Amino acid sequence: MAAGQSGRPRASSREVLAEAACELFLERSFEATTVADITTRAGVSRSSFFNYFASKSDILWAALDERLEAAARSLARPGAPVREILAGITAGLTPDSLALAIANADVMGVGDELERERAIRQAQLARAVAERSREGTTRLRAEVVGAAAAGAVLAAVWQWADAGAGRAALSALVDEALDQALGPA
Amino acid sequence: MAAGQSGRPRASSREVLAEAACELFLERSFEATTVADITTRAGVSRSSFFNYFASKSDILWAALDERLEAAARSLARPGAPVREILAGITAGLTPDSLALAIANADVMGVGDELERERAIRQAQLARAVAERSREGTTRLRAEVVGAAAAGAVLAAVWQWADAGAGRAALSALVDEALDQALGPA
DNA sequence: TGCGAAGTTGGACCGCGTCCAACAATACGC
DNA sequence: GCGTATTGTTGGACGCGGTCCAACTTCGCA
Repeated sequence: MAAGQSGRPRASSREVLAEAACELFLERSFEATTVADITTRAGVSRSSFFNYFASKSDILWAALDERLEAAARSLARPGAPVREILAGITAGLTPDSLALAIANADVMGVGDELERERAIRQAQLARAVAERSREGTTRLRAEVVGAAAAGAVLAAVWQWADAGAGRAALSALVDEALDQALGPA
Repeated sequence: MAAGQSGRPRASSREVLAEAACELFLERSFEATTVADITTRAGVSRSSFFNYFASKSDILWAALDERLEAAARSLARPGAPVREILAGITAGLTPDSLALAIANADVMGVGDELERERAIRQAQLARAVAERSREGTTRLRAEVVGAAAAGAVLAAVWQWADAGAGRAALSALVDEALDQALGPA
């Protein structure tokens, strides 16, 4: 066993699939592109797709999801520094398929899709923050704080991506948004 | 034409379908219940279902959705009193299939489903609030306020429903939540 | 050479949601 | 009473996302 990998090597990768997918999303649109279309272009079978992504929309979200899950795990630790962790989510975030989709939402016809999926992520993050913030206050107030904080992070990402995903601005945006959500600290 | 209704009378109603659906959700679970199951019990064909609800999960949300849409329309009017409208969403809200589902989320196996659908509604409301709040501040700050306010409303509804949907408590919960979100006013 | 582990593939399957043409039941004018 | 427009129902076909699985392939290692 050891640490190395045994068995048949992968025939593709998330990157290859995501690239093929984004091309198609731009040519046609998100919903006019089927999973089969994507795998055909990437040279893999449809069945294999789900070895790489859990769903079609995960193509766009995979990268950010990893960070969000890591943040949720961090937030679960007692005494976790909420604001630091939230700011850390986007630290060093690089333009990826999500940023591309946000910036080209109209062409990709992916506006509603993004809104829905964003809402889900935002809610998960809000939950994690609320769970941690529930110490000095009501559950209700904690949930409001969570919603505000999660909304801040996602709104900052959106604005950053919408403006072309320039490297510098993001952390400043996040800071401004978190100031509004949690109060300057 | 006139005002009266012509044509074939409806063979069912949202209420009948929702009742049949909720029974099944409690017996089996949400996802183990197919649309066909519901319509069979209600004595209608599967095709007809979508004349009453846009989707399976809309069974739970139809009532609140009407209020949320009304609120969104009100918020779109210039100079709309944000806090009043938000408080109005839940004014006189009566226990319905949604409240039932929230209270029996475990039995119905509907936890994830509710979380997702709630997130979507919350985001829509947040957007509407943000649009209105975008007058004295940044777009970013407005979005954070929107997220907080929408989170407040939904959190209050959740807590109310989770506690059994007693009539009295809801407006107090909404007030407390909105105080936290918008500051006492 | 043989074995186990990891990956791929095609195909079957299910459920949601859409669409449509045929049919059924009502109101209304005549 | 009889057409007719209107509204609704029904069955069936369809497409797509997602799940599942058994057969097969490619690797590392002994």
